[in-house]
Amino acid sequence: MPRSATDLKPRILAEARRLLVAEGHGALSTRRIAREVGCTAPSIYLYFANKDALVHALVDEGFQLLRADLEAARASAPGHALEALCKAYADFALANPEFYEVMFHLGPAEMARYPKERYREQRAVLDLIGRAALGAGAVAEHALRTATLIWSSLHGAISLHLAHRIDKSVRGPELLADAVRVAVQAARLEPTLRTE
Amino acid sequence: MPRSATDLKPRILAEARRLLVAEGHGALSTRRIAREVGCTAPSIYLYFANKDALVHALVDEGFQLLRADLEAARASAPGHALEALCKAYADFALANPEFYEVMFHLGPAEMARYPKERYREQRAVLDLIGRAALGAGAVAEHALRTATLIWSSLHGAISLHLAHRIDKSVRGPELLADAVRVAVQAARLEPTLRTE
Amino acid sequence: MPRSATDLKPRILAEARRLLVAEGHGALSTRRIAREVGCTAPSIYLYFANKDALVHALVDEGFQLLRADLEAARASAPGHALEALCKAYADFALANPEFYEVMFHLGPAEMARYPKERYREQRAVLDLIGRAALGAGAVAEHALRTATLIWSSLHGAISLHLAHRIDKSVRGPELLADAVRVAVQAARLEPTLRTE
Amino acid sequence: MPRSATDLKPRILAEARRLLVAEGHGALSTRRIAREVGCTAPSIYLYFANKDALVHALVDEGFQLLRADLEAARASAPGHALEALCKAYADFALANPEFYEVMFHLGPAEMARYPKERYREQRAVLDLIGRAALGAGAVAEHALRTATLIWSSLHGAISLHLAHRIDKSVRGPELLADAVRVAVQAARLEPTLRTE
DNA sequence: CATGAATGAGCGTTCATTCAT
DNA sequence: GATGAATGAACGCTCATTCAT
Repeated sequence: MPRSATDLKPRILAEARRLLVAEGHGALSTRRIAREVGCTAPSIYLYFANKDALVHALVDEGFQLLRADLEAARASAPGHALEALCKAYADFALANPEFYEVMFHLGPAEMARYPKERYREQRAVLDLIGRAALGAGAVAEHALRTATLIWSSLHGAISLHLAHRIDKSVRGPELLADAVRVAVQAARLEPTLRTE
Repeated sequence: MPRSATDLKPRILAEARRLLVAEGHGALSTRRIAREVGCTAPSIYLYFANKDALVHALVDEGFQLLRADLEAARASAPGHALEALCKAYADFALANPEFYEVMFHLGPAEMARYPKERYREQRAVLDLIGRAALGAGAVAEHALRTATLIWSSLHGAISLHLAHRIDKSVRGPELLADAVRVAVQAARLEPTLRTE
Repeated sequence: MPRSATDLKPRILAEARRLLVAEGHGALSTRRIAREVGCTAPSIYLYFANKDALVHALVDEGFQLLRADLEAARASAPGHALEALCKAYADFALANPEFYEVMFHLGPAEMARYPKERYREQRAVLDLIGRAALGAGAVAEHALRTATLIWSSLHGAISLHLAHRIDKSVRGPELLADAVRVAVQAARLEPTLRTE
Repeated sequence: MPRSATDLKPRILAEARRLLVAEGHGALSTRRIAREVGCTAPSIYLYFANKDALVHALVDEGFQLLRADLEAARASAPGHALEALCKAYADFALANPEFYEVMFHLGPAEMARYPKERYREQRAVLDLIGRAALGAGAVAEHALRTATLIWSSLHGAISLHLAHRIDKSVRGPELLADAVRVAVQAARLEPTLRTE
């Protein structure tokens, strides 16, 4: 664990995040990061086995932050766990677009094998939503499915927002709030929907 | 306006489309297109100012395809326009995942300046949804907002599906169907939601 | 087939040969060749698919030269075919150390897959020696084995000579002549040796 | 002079030797040695001026091993010293192919300045062969020359064998045995040959 | 005695692009 | 209208080596 005055590792990660959201996944190169951070490209390999490992570190970091936010939200709003969770999820995405991008937009091709950890973290987030959905009226047998639906509802609004695809006249935050509302309704309505 | 039988432009576009669909945005290179088309890389520059222009042409094509699908769907299901539209949208995304990716996932930096056309097409899609939502109970004043909400609901499920983020036990098509249902409900419930 | 005024291809090959013998296989790099030739590294890829292909081209060229020399030698000395062949082989090695090195010293690890052509050429050389050995008293059933023995005798002296391993007091050309003599004797003595 | 039980120098050499034998000269890197030994790369520089020095140490070791083998062989077969020597030489090469490679195939450029020691050892090997050749009928005045000829005969078969250049139908061990025989004959016949 | 941090040079290779012909 | 030749920039990565601590 290197601990020099300049402490490159976090700076590399930070720059990688910044590049990722500012210029897209295609602009994320070891040389670019190094140049921006002020070190040489090989120095990155002192802290990460390769570029994939760097990206994975970003993903892991993001999931830890997200889970912490979600758990804090659940704890702080015992009555409206689901709403609080959804709100926290959306807030996380807007506050950390870089993390969100790398966590949920990278396809499997860009994201070389390292799946176990990642899916476990992702699944933990989903389970959090699922448990909250039960408290909001969802049917236990469909908990995972309902949670996924809620998640995808939130993700849709966030994803379009982060890609700047939303019309100026529809304000982002409002859309997000709408999406949270739809997500929560989805949990409540889900039994009804199923019988249709 | 093609003149000779061997006019390269459409063949370049066709090959670019094929490569995009078959191997993704990352595999789109001028050299590969040229090789596959049977011309040389510089020839591409006779018809497209640069690679970005080629990609933009592809994106435009994608939007035209999507619009055509949506309009056909609307025409063929006069009673349930919104449902048909949502279904057609989801079908398009699943049938052309790489097209969808390049149309809706590329950030503004990746997608160099060329915004007018793209946003006009995107807006047309949105208006189609909006009009159908009116027929399904949405409030006229909020048509655009409601349409965006419906769109984002669809997009969320599609996006997660395309990024392989959905748990194996939740089957993709089912989630898509759920998302369509939620989207349609969103239009109907929107007045209610608003009053909450 | 590019045919510019500078005609890079042969110059690349020549420089590769030069580098190989002057500084060893480890110094043979595309960038080094390019620098020395006065072009850029990617230009090499206009003429060779990759570095391996370049090396293979060297090998092929070498075998063609060697075969031409051997066949000329055989034709010009009908009576003493074997001696003439051995002499020509040694002369080729001394005159083209770069070729000889890449043809017979590179191990299979350095020499990525492309074996068919190479082994066919090598075998042709061996067959030439074998046929000449028959004329010098070798037993037909052991032609290949005898040819290989003759070949290895020549190769040993050449290899040590090219690696500068021979004591100054033993003059290279003399050793080579001795080796040729031993090789020719090997053909004659081979039946005797076998009965031992 | 090793002092502590963990003295790195011999362990570095041992690992370097292991790597050389197991994966060849190209796989010898300071980092790999260090990783495998459990120290850091810079530690190697405490015991060796640079990588070349390490390789030279290895080469010296190889020559000592070879000499030990040859002397043991001579001692154990008083009657047929030359045959035993040749056999031992071939056995050493086949048992330590990568050692052999680095000892006898590296050109002078690859093998940076350090010639004195190396040539002395090499010469010692040659003298051993020379003395045995005398016992087998060689002429004293030509001892060195005859020894070199014997050596080159052995080396030729070994070199082709190590480079995988020998046809499958000619079995390696047989060729080696043939080469030994030719080498021994060379000593006996040498006076005759010379008069030709 | 040994390390952690960092470097400069280099590797093979691919890319979009230019330009004279 | 199209090409062959060539380029500059960049890519991920490995190397031997240095040096303050």
